[in-house]
Amino acid sequence: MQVASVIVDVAAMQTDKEFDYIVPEKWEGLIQPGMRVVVPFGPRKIQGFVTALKNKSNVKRLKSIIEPMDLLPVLNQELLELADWLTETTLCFKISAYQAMLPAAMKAKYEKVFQIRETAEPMDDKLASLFNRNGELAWEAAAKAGLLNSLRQEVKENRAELVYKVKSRDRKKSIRMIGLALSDEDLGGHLDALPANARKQKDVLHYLAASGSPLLSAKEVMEQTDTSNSTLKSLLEKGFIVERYQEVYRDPYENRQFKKTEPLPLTNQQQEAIAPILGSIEDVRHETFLLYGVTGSGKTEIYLQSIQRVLEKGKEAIVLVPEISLTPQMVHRFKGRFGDDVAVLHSGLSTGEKYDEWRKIQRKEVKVVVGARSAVFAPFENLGIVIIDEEHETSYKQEENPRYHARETAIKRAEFYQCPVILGSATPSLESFARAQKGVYHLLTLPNRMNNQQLPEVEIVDMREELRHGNRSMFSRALFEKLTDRLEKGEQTVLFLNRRGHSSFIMCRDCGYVAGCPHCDISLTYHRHSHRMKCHYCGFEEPVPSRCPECNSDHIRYFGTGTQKVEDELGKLLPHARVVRMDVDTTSRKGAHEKLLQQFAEGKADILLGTQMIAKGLDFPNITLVGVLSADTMLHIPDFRSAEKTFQLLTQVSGRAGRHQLQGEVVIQTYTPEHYSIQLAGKQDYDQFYKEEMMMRKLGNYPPFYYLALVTVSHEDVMIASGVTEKITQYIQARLSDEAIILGPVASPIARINDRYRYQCLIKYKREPKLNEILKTVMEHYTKQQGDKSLQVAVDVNPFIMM
DNA sequence: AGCACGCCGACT
DNA sequence: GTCGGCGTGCTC
Repeated sequence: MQVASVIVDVAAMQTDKEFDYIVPEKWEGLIQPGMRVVVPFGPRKIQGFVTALKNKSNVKRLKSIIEPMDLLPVLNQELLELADWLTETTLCFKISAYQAMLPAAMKAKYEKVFQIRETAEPMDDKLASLFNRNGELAWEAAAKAGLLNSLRQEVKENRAELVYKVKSRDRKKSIRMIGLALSDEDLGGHLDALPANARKQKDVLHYLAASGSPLLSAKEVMEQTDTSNSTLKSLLEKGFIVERYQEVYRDPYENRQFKKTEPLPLTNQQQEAIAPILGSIEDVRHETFLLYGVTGSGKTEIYLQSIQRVLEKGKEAIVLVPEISLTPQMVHRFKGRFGDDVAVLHSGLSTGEKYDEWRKIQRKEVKVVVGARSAVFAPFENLGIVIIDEEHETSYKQEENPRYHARETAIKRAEFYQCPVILGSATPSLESFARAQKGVYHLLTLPNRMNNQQLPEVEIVDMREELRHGNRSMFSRALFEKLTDRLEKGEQTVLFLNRRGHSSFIMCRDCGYVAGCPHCDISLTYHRHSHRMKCHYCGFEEPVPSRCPECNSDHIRYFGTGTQKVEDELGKLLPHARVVRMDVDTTSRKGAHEKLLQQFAEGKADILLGTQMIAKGLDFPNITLVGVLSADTMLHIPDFRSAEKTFQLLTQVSGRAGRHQLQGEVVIQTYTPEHYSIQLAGKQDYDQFYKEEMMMRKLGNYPPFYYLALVTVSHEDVMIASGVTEKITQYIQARLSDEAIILGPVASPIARINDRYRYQCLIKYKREPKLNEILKTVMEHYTKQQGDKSLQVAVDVNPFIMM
């Protein structure tokens, strides 16, 4: 007897373990570890993942697997083991780890349906009429109609049954193909056999015969011969033609042409940088490289040529980019060099498109994957390199379970395959640069821009000074002057603003009342489209009050500056300027992002105005001015990384200017010009920033000097939330070494979300081998024993967001 | 997470 | 008497 260990699709602490099932004899040899199966679980039917096969079990009453959902494993042995590692390091459920590795289309959908029993005596007509043609009635529909009781009775009396269905959404797309069922010699005779008025049918047969190919798309044949499906149907019935369904991939880049590119000659500094990488590929040796190169120093060419070498070895490559729809130029470069060998995985694709790209990888039809964070799980089996571009980006950390970091995951996989990892950045994260300094990573440096272009000249403008001179506009005099100058010269400008919407919040000028969310401790954000205020955390929204709810004054004012407001302002000040605005609101539609960029690239706009998303990857020759409207918005958020993020962002945005022949200029507007992150971003001095920031981190006992773990407790009742956090803090404190620093319990920076109070405890530590075990115990204790449904305890190991 | 089972309050 | 509330415990 063969027994399969199965992880079931129930994300809960109590079910986060292997359940044993008998493998039915007919499927012995077929069912393998890494396959999805349908299993009975209590009264239901659910999806599960086979993790192992064995020949006996300690469980007395075993049930059998109902059916396999795959013909081949969807997770190979390496990925199964990687999931174990993910589970242990991020403290997530195993099922969550598996699901993170697979495209969303493979997540099971469940349906509960009442079915009429054919064999039994007919049920009441009125009730029976509610069932559909197939004799089915959805459980949910029945519940809505208040029929559950009568249906329960029907089930009891065997006139109906309740059926649990497991559906996979991994639909393949196929197209209908038709072809001649006859040989050429036979054709003549058969044509004669057709009645004289069957003109259309003859046309089709002639067309098929003339084409010479065994199968043609039915759609195409109908179009070309001007016939309809009924013609094909009669031919099929007569057996003159055959039809086949052929799987096709949904190709999001189908109609795009990619110009083939050849490897470019490398500069001396590029050659020096690439040599150790090629060495590591050659020796089949794992090593992590930190490729530190200023913007425009030619990192991408190094990626491309490293991949080239990997492909020559018959191996595969993964390239991670922050959020790929944001950098269509990047996709173009990879598709241009490696053509059809490239699959692309990013959030802009539909579920079906992602699934198809994933299958291309699984079926080994591609060798290179370019994608966002989750592409790190691409099911390659002969991985030769992993490249993480813009290594410092925080989007590489997933903020929901499993809370993994793509960088650590990539390194883990690369260790398994003994292949290199390249982390590329112009502004490496402090963690990575510190590791490079310690020799954990191999540091490679590209200090100069290609062709030795100058870095842009940066001017830092003190906005307080502007105010003192009576300038209350959002543009400093310097920026405005340069902006008009560019308009005259016909050169392009990028304006960067780190905030979306119109104004960030609404305040009464008389009493200082700020509109806040009634369910969360955060102010509401004003959206001009709808003229409403929205909460970005729980989705609450309400119209803008015309009078202050506190003091009844009508001096309601919008504070903060959003992209919409800047656009309006530009329209007033420079009515002739053509502005393209890019933010979440204008790019949410599919393909909108590329369209807007295209518009700008073709010179149909003078000014590109946008948020974060324009900071990366833009490379247009005509941009000679970059304006940062308010550099400090990020600086004041309560996060130990805020200075680092500010520096990185400013450096990145500045890098957009003057990448080609024309010299670039940057204007940074700020209310805190003396801050080191702004000063050093202005000088583009990463090395100095690294030194200063490392000092701050050392003083604050923050990474990279300490590791962090964050426990967040939430409950409807403040007292319970704080009380439980207090207990947890004590429990942890008692079990860690003296070296560990424990902060808490304190209220979270956002003390309430969705009417739940939030408390947290932050653990700073250097080496605590027992920590994960302790945290696991805490989670187990508070999910099981308390039984308080409202209590939530979440653990984030190496958190990036402290909220 | 679901779902059944089971044990108490208010009703046709 | 029964319907239905949700506390408790299990799912191979």
